[in-house]
Amino acid sequence: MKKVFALVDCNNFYVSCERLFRPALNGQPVVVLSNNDGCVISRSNEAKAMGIPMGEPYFKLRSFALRRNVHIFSSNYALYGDLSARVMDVLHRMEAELEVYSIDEAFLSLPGGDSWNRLDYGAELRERIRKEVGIPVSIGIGPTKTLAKIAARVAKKEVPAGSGSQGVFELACEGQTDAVLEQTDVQDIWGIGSRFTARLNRQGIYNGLALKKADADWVRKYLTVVGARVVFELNGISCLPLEKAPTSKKSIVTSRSFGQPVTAISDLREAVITFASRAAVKLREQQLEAGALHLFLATSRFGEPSNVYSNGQTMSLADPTSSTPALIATALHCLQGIYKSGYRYQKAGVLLTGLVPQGHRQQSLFFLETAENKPLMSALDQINSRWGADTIRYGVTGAGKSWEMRQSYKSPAYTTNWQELPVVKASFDK
DNA sequence: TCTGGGGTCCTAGGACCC
DNA sequence: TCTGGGGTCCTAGGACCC
Repeated sequence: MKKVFALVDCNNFYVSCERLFRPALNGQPVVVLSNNDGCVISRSNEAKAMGIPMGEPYFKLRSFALRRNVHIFSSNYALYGDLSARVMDVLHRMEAELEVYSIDEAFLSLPGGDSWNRLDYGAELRERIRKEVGIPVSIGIGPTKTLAKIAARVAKKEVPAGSGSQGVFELACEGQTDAVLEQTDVQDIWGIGSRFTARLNRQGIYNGLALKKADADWVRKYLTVVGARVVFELNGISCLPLEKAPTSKKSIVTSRSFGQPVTAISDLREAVITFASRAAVKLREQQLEAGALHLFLATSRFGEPSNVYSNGQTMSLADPTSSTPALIATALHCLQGIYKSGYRYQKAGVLLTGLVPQGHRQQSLFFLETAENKPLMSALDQINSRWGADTIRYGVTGAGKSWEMRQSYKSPAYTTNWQELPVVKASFDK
């Protein structure tokens, strides 16, 4: 039996997470900001209706938001990650063929054919997630992942009468698919970003139906195999399989914009040490070791021309490692190499590459096990996991934190931190 | 004053080898 | 003065995603 794809997509996910603990915000305009309270990354329908664009910098929005009573949140990834896991858990229990695609999306593989009603099944999934977790989702169904994505967009907006229940939509036949594709701008299709959109528009291709019928050789040449796959998928030929097993990471990044510009190398050192420590923890969580470390720093992209500098340096590690002190030392060495005084730095980060599974490495001739601090790292991780992140950390990460990011509107970690559990009276707040 | 962070894949071009 | 061709591997940069 031929399979079809379903995409389960959480509606306005971060906003929905915040509303779960502040039900009075239902029906109100709400937005969630990126790290550093930089720009808008999630909007309630009411905020969308007000014309607040995705990605809008918060400083441009502030006075409008105040005037129009838009509720603002800093992002709270502990909360979103936990609720995401609960949604995925419901899906896991309902459906074996599952790919967790992102924090708020999952693909399912469902039996095709006319013998059963996928719309009813989708409605049941939706209801289960609403009841057990409280997050609203939309579900799109189609013969390929790309078409399932497009179906989910339709489900999220408005389902044409008679072709799906609330929040669930299926692209079942060619005529219906073409009608929807004609109404879909190319930039709204999965895999078509701003550059590809510009190239397509120059060719007179503006909607999904035109892209579906585009000349294959032209697409292959100017949009690479990536674009060619999109065209196949629009034609109902599946090129993107369901990836059930999560693949092992190929790189790990820890980077931040600073809450305020940083000039002193001493402050940069603190930041870099913090990033390297955090990256080391992520590495050990994944049971990986890094073969190389890349440090980068940059001034603001929007600042005055006299303050433009960005640079990075990569160093390979003699032996792959996940040891915090080894990674800190390497990062600091890179910093020494690229730091230039006189600039106001806005961002820095540590990128780990050449990742290999723990213990599967090739050891160099001069490898010293004692340099690894294995038992120490494992003790540190256990204590921090039991008592909270940063219970124990390297003293050199500093206490001043002049560079720390802004988070002026952060909600409590309701579900992952006992200290931030709402007290009983708060749960009766209106 | 204030514009995110963390990923993947693809391609072109250089280094290097025989 | 003339100065191959084909293959692989690596990396930087571009493009995309959420």
